[in-house]
Amino acid sequence: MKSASLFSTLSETLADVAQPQQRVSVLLPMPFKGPFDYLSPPDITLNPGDIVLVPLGRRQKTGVVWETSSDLPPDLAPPAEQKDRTDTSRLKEVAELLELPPLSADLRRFIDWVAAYTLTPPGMVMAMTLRLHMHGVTSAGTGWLPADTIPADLRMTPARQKVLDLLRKGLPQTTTDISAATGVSAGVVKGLADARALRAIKLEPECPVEAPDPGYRLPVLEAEQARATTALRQSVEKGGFSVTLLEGVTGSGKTEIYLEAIAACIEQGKQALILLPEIALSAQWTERFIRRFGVAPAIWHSDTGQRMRRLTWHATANGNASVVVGARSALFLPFEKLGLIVIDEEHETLYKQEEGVIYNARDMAIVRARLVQCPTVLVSATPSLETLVNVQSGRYRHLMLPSRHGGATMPETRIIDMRVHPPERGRFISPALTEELSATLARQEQAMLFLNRRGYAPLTLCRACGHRMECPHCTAWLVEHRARKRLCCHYCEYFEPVPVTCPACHEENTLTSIGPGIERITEEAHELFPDARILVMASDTLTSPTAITEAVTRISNREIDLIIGTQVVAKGWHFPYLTLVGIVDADLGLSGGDLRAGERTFQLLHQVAGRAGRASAPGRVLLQSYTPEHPVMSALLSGSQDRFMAQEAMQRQPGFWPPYGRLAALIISCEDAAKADAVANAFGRMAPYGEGIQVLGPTPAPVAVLRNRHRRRLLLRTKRTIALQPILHRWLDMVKPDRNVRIDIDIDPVSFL
DNA sequence: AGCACGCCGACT
DNA sequence: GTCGGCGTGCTC
Repeated sequence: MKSASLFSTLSETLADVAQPQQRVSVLLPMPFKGPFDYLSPPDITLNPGDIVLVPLGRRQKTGVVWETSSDLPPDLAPPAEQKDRTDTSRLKEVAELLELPPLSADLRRFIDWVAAYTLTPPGMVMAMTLRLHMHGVTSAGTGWLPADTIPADLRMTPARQKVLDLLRKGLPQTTTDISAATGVSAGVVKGLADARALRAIKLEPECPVEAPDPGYRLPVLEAEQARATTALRQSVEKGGFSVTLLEGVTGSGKTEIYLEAIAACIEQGKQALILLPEIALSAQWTERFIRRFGVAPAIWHSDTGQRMRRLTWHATANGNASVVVGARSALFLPFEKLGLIVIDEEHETLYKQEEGVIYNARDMAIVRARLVQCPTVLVSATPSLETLVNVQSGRYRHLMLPSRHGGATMPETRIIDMRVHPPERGRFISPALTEELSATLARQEQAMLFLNRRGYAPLTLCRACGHRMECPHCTAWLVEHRARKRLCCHYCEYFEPVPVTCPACHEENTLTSIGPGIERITEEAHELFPDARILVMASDTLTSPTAITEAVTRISNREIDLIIGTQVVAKGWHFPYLTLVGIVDADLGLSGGDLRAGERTFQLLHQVAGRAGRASAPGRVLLQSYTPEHPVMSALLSGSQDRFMAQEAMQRQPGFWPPYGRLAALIISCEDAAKADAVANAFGRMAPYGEGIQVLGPTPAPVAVLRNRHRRRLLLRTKRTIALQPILHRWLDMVKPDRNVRIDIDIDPVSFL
């Protein structure tokens, strides 16, 4: 038949011609605009997601085979660069296909999405997934067994004999195991393998965690809790993308409820990811998890050991780890079958990564959930305005837990007007607060003083000439840490001994400490209550998870009468005997012109207040304030969170501030102030304009010099309907600064420093 | 990001 | 004469 013969001729012709090598794009963990092109080795077919070793210059790098066309929304797509796709002559060949689980399509899309959204090179985002010692890693490691037929000409030595005897027991062992068990060196094993006396076995990577048992210990739920639980379980069982806000005051049992969503996820045979703002403080969380599921979850954070990190990575990739808890970077783990994401304390600003790839883990978690089509739960007692607006518009579902369970009541709140009832000169605890503290201690109950400032005093001043002690590298006062006899910069690592003479006027003993830090409050408390057993909780006194656990245990065992703390005390601790919380400076954090200053102060103080009266004894909260009429104070006083947030919303709406508009910060920094100014002004002149687009600045950053770099800021604000990224791409193309000027782009900034 | 190349200053 | 500073350019 004519067609058949034509076909056969054609196929023969094709076979005769040398097969052209497949061209593949490989994304490298480097700040390039996009993937580099390589040729695949003739004998290997490469697929998107495969992890490969490629030559780069004279080095080798691990990279991931990437598709050429990603399907990003047009708003986010970076301007396409022209590549000559026909000329393959200058391409190098992929060196090796690593035996690692490939990155899934949804993870690749997620990486592209985050890169495009944050205007970060995609390789740098991908690096967050691949940031492990991947060189020469065989996923599994190789185990050895004796070969079926030992070569007859094998030279037997005592060392070789020992190895073979060990392996004849039938258990495959890695080279490391063998040398540990027999004392022979790795060379002996290699020699045996080269002589074909050993057979290689691929070992599954060891699983670092046991399987949680969803039926291990079922919770006892009250009616409202049971309703919320059922709703969440249904979302998980149904699958598909959804976002639910689980809102409830501290002590209302939010954790118990989302643990049930996790149980449902495990029952579905899927994986759950739980994001916590700070994993170092998660010991109590882990305990609760163990009580519910019988075993510990897989934990992911930056300073877990290299080996554990790798095991957890693999367990995530092959689906063996069904629950992973982590800080924000856990979001980039290669989950095999993600079925649920929980974001605890969703309002926390710690979810914002401020260095390297600048992203908000809470927002990106929702993007990832949408791409894998799984439900997400946002959890908070004080949800962010962003989230509340999404609830109002119906994009997020809302589950509300109104009361404290177990009969505990909400604390009673009072404001001490410091203008009317000032403390004594040089003191910071007012008589009214002192009185409450002594009454509480007299009742053998626990009290807490909260001040969000480490050290002894935030400012050291010369009484003779007015000189202020400042950091030589930053625009910041040096904070006195009296215990360590140092003046420290809280923005960089700089410190110096507390000087005796003023460095400006050389007068002796004229330097005075101005304002309180937590150390100074502790000193004052010791004088006021000499018999009280005082414990200080601050990030610089509680440096290890063990120290934290110990502190919490001592408090629970009533070995402590008065807790004095910074931020860390605001975390979800359960202190059953704590009945009084005194907030030393409720106004701290309200100054500074930060968009979210009010919201954040409310969230923080509400959280601290929530530590009081968690068991049966009622709690009281006293706020020391010089601005008692401030909306934040009245909201804390009346507990009318909804009204306060509505007020916040009304303030932001007209100027289309977030969440009613979009915001991006451009931060220009350079060691040379003049250069920084020149570049900032150039951006100012080239500023985009148009309906619903506005640029503010350039202005010096509030911390104008940071680690010797002079910083200038511009703020781009658009209406919600206008995407920032295309505007930023065009804008950035208009100015070409030299290499020592750094430009950082912060999409959706939360910090304005 | 790394890493080489290259062009100028203070040492053997 | 060289060792070594870090400015510039390149990596498919």
